[in-house]
Amino acid sequence: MTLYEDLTARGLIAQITDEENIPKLINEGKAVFYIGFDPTADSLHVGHFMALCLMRRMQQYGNVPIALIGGGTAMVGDPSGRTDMRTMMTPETIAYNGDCFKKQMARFIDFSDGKAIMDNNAEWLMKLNYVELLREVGACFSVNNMLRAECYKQRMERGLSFLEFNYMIMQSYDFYALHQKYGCNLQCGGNDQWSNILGGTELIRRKLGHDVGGMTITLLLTSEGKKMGKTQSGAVWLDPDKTSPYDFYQYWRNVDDADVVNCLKMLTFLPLEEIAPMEKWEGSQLNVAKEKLAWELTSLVHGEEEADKAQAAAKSLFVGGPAADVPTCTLTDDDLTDGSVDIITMMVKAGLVPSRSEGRRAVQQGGVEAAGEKVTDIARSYTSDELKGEGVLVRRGKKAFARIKM
RNA sequence: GGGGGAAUUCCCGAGUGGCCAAAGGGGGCAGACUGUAAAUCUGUUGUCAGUGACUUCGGUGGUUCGAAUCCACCUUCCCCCA
Repeated sequence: MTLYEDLTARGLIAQITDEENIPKLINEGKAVFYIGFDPTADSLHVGHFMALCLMRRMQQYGNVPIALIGGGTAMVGDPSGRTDMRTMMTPETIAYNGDCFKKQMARFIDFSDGKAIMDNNAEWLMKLNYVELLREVGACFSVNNMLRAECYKQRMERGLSFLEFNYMIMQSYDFYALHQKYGCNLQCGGNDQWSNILGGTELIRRKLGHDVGGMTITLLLTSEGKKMGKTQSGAVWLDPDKTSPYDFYQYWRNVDDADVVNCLKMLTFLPLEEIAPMEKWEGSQLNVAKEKLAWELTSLVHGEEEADKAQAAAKSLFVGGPAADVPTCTLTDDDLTDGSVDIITMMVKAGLVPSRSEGRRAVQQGGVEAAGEKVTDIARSYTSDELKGEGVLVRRGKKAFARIKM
């Protein structure tokens, strides 16, 4: 199976600019392709994950990935898929975030011996001179065409600032710059990047007469049409300090039935033959697929050891079994009143509930369990003796756990 | 530059002097049912304390016994005209 066939079979490819040449190019490992990552936060998240995987898949076939940190583009903010303007970020934050990205990427992509390249578009974008740019690049863009671009559609109703309108030009310029600097001949990105990518291929054609390609990845959506990797409390991060391996594991363990197979195909490196039989699974059998998915992804992001730990913790909590790694909260004497702590204080300290009121509610509604017993009294207290050693395992609802000890 | 409109709790959106911690919906959380899924039903959803107190309706002042509601100024956003 060729690389292109594999990518297609996994449902990863959304659009490509050239149906004939691009498959050939990447199958032969001759692509020098780039994907841009704007450092808008101090960690990559699940939304970036597919792009990282794509880079890895492509690299395995000898193609050279360029990870472009958008230090310059982040100064402007991509309006694609946005209904409101991004908050402007300070250059310091952007630089810091960029460094964080770099460290995380090295886990997925092999940067040794020139097998991959990392660059930052601040290098060239920040030096641009306005009038020069207008004459050199601005002349190649038609405002009429730009306004027709899908990525601006939504914003045409809500309002779009000139600042953001220029994002497409900056991204196009990146492609142009990378093409000249590294011979970059392909740009990849999420499907929402399609118009920005076309801007680049068009610019290069006009300026240099060279043909370069673009390829977009299917956006991973849940069966309900939401972006995968978003939860109520925000994004699912790849940084273990922002989303613990356990929570990361749980996120995937809990995906909707309808999404499991898709996720396995698009996100994991499991061979398709292994995934194929799972398409026919249904009912509780899918739980096996979910476990597989969760383990595979956790191991990709955090390593096998962490994946094993997360899985063991999940199994012991949900299925029963030996007590394993759960988030632990250690109390000190200061947390005690008269030698004991009440259940609500314990939950707040462990971060199981955001406020005492919610803690009280959780207990009153019968959603709290401590040391295997349902807690019904909001005044229930635990003495320091009870908390010594193994401590007390507190459970709020079905899925939130913490071990509390002294 | 001229004219008009808006800003409400996580989101959308009612509320136009006391009965407002603020309708309704969404979302979240919990319970029941289950498969750590979905759907459904029930409860709950500012904080701290159990008859209560405190903070909240873009910001700052003011009117009033009393303001999310009235007045002034400011900030931000949208729409129309140029």
